Amino acid sequence: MAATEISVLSEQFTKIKELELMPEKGLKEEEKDEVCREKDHQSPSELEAACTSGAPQDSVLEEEVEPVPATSEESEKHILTLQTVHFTSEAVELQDMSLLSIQQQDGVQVVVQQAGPGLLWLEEGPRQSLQQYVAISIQQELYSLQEMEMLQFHAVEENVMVANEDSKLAVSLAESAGLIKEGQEKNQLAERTKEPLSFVETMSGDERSDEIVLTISNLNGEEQEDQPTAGQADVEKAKSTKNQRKTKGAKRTFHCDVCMFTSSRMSSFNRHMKTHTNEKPHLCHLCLKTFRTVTLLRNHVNTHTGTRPYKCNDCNMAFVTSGELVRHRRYKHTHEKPFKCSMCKYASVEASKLKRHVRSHTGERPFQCCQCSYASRDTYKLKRHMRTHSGEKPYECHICHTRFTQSGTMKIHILQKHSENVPKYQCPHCATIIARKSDLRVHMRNLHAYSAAELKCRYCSAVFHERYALIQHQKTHKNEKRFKCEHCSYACKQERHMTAHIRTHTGEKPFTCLSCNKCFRQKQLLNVHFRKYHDANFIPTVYRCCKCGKGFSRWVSLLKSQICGLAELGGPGSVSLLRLQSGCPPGLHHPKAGHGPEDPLPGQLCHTAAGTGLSPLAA
DNA sequence: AGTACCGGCGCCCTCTGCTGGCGCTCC
DNA sequence: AGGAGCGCCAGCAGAGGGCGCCGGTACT
Repeated sequence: MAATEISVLSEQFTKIKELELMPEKGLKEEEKDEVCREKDHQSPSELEAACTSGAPQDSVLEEEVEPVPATSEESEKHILTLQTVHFTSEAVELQDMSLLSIQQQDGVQVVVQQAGPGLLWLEEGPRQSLQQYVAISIQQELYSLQEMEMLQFHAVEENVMVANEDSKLAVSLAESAGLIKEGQEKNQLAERTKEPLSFVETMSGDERSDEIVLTISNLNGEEQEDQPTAGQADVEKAKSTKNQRKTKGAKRTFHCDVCMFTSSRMSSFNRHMKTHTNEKPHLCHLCLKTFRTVTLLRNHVNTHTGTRPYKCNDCNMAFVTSGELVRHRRYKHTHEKPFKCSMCKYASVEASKLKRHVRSHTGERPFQCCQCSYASRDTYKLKRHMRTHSGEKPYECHICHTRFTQSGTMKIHILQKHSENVPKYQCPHCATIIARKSDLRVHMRNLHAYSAAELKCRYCSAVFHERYALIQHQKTHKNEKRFKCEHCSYACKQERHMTAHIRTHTGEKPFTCLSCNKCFRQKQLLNVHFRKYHDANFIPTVYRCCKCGKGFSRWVSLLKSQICGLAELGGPGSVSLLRLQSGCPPGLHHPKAGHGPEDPLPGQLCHTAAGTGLSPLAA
């Protein structure tokens, strides 16, 4: 009978369930240290070991065990319906497995029986609908069925030797479940397990009770969607048993060998491992792009269709998940900020933002640049900083094609260089207008900041504490004839002029001609003398009246002659373009204009000529 | 198994502010 | 002619906002 059943099992349940090594439901139960109850067991007499009727007491069971009626359909499918029970360590003496009696519940006696090497059954009497409580012991450890199946499966994957060991366990399990007979059936199952044919898996059953449906499946059956391929060797290695075996007394964790990911749940681990595979079985029918999971495919298809089911009522934004919508509403509409900084008034929508903010208080800089001493408080700043090493300038002005390292810099560039109505910043303390706010701040700092030290005027005794006030004051000294002669009424604006003037009183003539030993009060006079009398190449400038043609050696002489016009005949190049208001024709050049500290700049009113009615021409 | 919900992480963005080179003006 | 001063400008970093995506958990 059992031999027939196992055969049917292999055929049927291969199609029932795709490979999912450990369903979440099963692992949830596993975490509760549950013991599974077998349903529709034939009879204790058919089991390899003898049974003694009994039931656990309330003190043993955390959850009341409700007998699940066996249906004929389930019997035909050979579903082993397991029900979770919980027992304490006091209830089961695991160190002595030969035969243990467990406390009673509702008159049903449960026994713990060692069913072959390392295999332990918890079992109640046949009068209780043939239900059993099942646990498995390997090397004096207690395993739930879920753990057993996982251990077996991964042992099969890892190597033949372990597979053989675990196949025995699987055989024992099957035998103990009354599904196969000793002998030939055992060999059949062992062969399947070696190949790797058989494993035990769980399926969630009736949700009303805390059930697990045990099935037996065939790994070599149909092509299974999630079955590893040859190209996934690294991933399969990551699933190796050594990473996942339970350590005694500790909760098992699954470590990914490809990355740092760990998980205490196999379903999560399996889901994660899929992220390392190149397997993308889910095809988008619109663009033929493939995806790892159905969810990713669905999200992708939504980008084609624009499907974002969660729409914001206050704006036109929409999101894929409700959580994204809630977060969006907090940012944009409700401004609810649940995460508050204990050191300042900062509050944020997300915890990660608060975490980042706190680093500004602690000074923590976890992200170190590998090329310099810089370290940043978040990954983006480090990435942005790395552009200073690589020279990358990802932002390009679409008008002049200048490239920039940061988008903000480019934005300012476009605003200042290529935009009209550029905003300007008026200094609140003076009339200065500055293009950038930051530069206005520099201006304020340099010119309007209070100076504790006294700032003294260069020309008088005035004292200020602000540079701008000092500069404004010193400008009042401009054009002031501050230098007054002690010997006469002469006054001038520059000290060097006064020095030359004083020599007219003292008779001092410090500049001597090397050719004729004649002395001069000013160096400029000596130069004129030398050119005129000792330089053979010297050609004197002649100023000629454009109307009468009379020539003058000096510009002033021409003006003083009161003739009607100005003319330049030869001499060095001119700078300013001047015209007599009295009707001198255009084109007359003032040869010296623009030279000397008191001469006018090009296009400006010539001080000398202005007194005679000269006005500027268009520059 | 599928899905919703939630938290966390990462990425990209903007705004802001400081710095130093450059060119012009003034003296 | 040359130095000083100052606005202009690009480079760069600090701080924070906003959103996509992933993994864990609970529920159905």
